[in-house]
Amino acid sequence: MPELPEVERYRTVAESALGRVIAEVRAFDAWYLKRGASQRELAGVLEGARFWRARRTGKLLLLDVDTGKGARPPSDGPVLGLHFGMSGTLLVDAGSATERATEDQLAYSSHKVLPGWDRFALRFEDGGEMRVNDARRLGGVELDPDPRRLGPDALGLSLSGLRAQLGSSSTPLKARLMDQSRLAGVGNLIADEALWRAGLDPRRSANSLDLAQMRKLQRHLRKTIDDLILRGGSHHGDLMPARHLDGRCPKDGARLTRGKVGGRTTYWCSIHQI
DNA sequence: CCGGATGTTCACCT
DNA sequence: GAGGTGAACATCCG
Repeated sequence: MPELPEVERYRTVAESALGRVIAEVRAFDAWYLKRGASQRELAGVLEGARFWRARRTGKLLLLDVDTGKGARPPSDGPVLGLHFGMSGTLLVDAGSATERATEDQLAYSSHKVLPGWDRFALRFEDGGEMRVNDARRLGGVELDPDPRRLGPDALGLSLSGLRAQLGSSSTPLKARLMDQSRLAGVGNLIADEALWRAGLDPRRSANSLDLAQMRKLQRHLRKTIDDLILRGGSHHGDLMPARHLDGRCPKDGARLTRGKVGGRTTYWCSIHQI
């Protein structure tokens, strides 16, 4: 599921966990703990502590920890990083009214949640819990993720910011947009949608845009992400219904082209995306 | 049965 | 170093 819009939703879900004392770390799946994090280490940091802020950079959810010792928020406390891969979901307070409401909002989700797919959970002293459920195990949990790994968040990126991140590379434009170290949060669906809206061929060089095209891309990228957050997910784009063989461009009715760009299946309109 | 799927990382090429 | 490819992860869907 997760591209930026989904993780932004998970961020709001995580806000319902703020301020609650963590009683127990449950790492069901050691493989899910990344970058050397261990159950023991996580328990040492988190048990007895609480989250005081939920942030997001790109597709990475960041939970700032208040250990109650020394370091007052904001700043210099530990940070729990959650990433969700393609099939991860964040749930808070399973079975409660809160979660039922959340799951209603998540009705678009085609992903099932099965108990056997719980990879990581925190139990709170109040009896509630937060858990990451992930069928394919492509997500993960880490402590103090390195912020330099990700470029600036795609949401709200300025024109000059976009130009800087596209740089002088001759890499295909779409591949550059999806490079998380350059621009954080754009995945396969958002990239196709934004390029389709902006009328740009995903294969053209990232460095080949003139100022007008750059401006157009920046505007459409921002609007696309805004729209998809409002519509409830990255697969609610206007291009989405046409993403199949024999699909037709919703703008001009032309047959869409399907190919691989940046290693991912890509759909584009050969008429108006130039 | 086979291929592909919203993501990331890594080994291995060119 | 820059890019590209394919594999791996585990499950569902057409």
